[in-house]
Amino acid sequence: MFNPTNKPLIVQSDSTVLLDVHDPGAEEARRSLSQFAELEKSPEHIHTYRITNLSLWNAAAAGFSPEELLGSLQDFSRFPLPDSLGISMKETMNRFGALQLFPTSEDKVLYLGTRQKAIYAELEAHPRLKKLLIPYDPQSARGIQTEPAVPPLGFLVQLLHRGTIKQQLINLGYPVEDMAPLREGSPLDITLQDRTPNGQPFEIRDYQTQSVQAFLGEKRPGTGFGTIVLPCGAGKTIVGLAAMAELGQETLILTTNSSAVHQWIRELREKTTLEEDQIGEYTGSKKQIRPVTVATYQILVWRPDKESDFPHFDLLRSRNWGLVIYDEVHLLPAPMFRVTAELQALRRLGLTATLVREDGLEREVFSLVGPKRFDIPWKDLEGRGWIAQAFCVEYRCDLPEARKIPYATADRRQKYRIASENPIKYDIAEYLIAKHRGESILVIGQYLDQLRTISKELGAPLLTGETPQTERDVLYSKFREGSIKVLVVSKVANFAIDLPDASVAIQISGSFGSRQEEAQRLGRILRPKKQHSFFYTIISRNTSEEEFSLNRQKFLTEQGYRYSIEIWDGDPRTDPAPHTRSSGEKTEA
DNA sequence: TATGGGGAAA
DNA sequence: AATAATTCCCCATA
Repeated sequence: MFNPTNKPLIVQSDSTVLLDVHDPGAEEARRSLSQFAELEKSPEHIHTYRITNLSLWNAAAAGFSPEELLGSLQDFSRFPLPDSLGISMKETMNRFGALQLFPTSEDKVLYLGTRQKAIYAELEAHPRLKKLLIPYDPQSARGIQTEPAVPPLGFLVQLLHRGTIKQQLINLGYPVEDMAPLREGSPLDITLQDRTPNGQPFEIRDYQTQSVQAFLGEKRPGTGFGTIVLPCGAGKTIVGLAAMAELGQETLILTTNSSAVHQWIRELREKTTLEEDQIGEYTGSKKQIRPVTVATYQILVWRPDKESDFPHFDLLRSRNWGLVIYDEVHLLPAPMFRVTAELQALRRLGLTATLVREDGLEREVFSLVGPKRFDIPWKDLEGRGWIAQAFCVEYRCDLPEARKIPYATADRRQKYRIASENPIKYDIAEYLIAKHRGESILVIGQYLDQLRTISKELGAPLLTGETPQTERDVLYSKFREGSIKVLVVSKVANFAIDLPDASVAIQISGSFGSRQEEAQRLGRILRPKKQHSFFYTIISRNTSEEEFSLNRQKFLTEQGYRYSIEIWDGDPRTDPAPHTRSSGEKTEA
């Protein structure tokens, strides 16, 4: 390492922070930075983070003070911090909680209070908001709480508008601190088992307990709703189960697809004292509504046509739920926001590996589900052996001469396809498979044609969306027991949580740079069985694939995965003088 | 009860 | 900004 300064950060006045990944203090700085900044770019040497309003509000909701954050920036910063940054960070963070919601003596009315005249005036003048806000007259009979005293300036708000108002205010730049009480649901007797059915002792991990405590907050005002952020494989389901057990109320669990529904039901049966008839499945094929019900988002947002209502929204009101769990809350479909806005009196627990949404609706999640209550650095979990240490390597290879002309003359979308289907990728895949002989390997791709070809070349079975469930089960079990070592899979790998463990994944093509997809694939595939896992991405050099690969990697680096870039100059096993250039950290074990 | 097709979504 | 593939829902058939 050159220039060891232990000052890995360069903090700039435009709210970006550059991280020198080669600095010995880089890991520690990253850990601190990720609590209040978002990763934007992550090429080999310098990573760019951005301090956003939302990242600061999450930090504020978690109890960080601006002074603390500035202090840690200062500690790692190579140059003095820009004054303007400190001022704007303080200003932004102080806006969280500048407006607070409280109960009143009336059942259906809340009090939105502030200590700041300017904010009061701004809301009073706001064309859309003022319709929802009733100026509070201290002479009126309507009682606001005096113990502890609420801020003197404020409005009355219909309970009905609780969500809408929070949504609109966050867009104005005022994330509301919601101190109004939540509704208690019907009681439910549920305890975690201390052994799994096959006699294994089952213990909840400390960070899972901490997550639950941070979420429930001993039922203090302003707690009982929010999001827990844990890496894939860290046991988010257990957090959900533990929250249910701690709370002891009827619960509705919402997930992304039907295999996730089945997974939750399996876990509920295995790890809690609930009886089978207390657990319901509400999906396309079954419509059970029971004290604990697991449903897909899709069934809730389904409607016969664009004009109709959502016929399954009734599920949300059909029982007196004490808790709604939003699994993979970063994938919450947009129409669910509307209904979530109406459910502000329910306890809401979001579970996710990332707060980033591809559609940029992070603020909706913040205002309607709730702020981040807990996360744990990926590094900590890795260090304690809860999740595998994963290495990401990107291989870059040239297009074959014969395809360079077709590439140059193709239109934009064909370019990407030609780059993706570069046949040299097959050589690299073969090389990597040989290198990891004996391990369970997944080859993942985007195009069925390409996958069929490589499946034939490698003599490895192919699994796609068309593969019927019975055939999948056969492939899964063979892969699990090891009689199949290499499995070629399409996008099914993104969703199939029943896919068995693998320790090596080779991605030969991917979709348009979705960060989530990348993380999902990696997280789902690389379970903590082994100490080390490898995730290879193969892309064509000097093609449009390079742009997308950058975006994809953002997320991985943010999560703390390290990756390196290898240039492919032919198979190093047969090439007498391989000059493979490598950058980033070495990954060879 | 299973299977296949159409439409929508992210 | 965009592709292709997948999955989910419901409904119609047998």
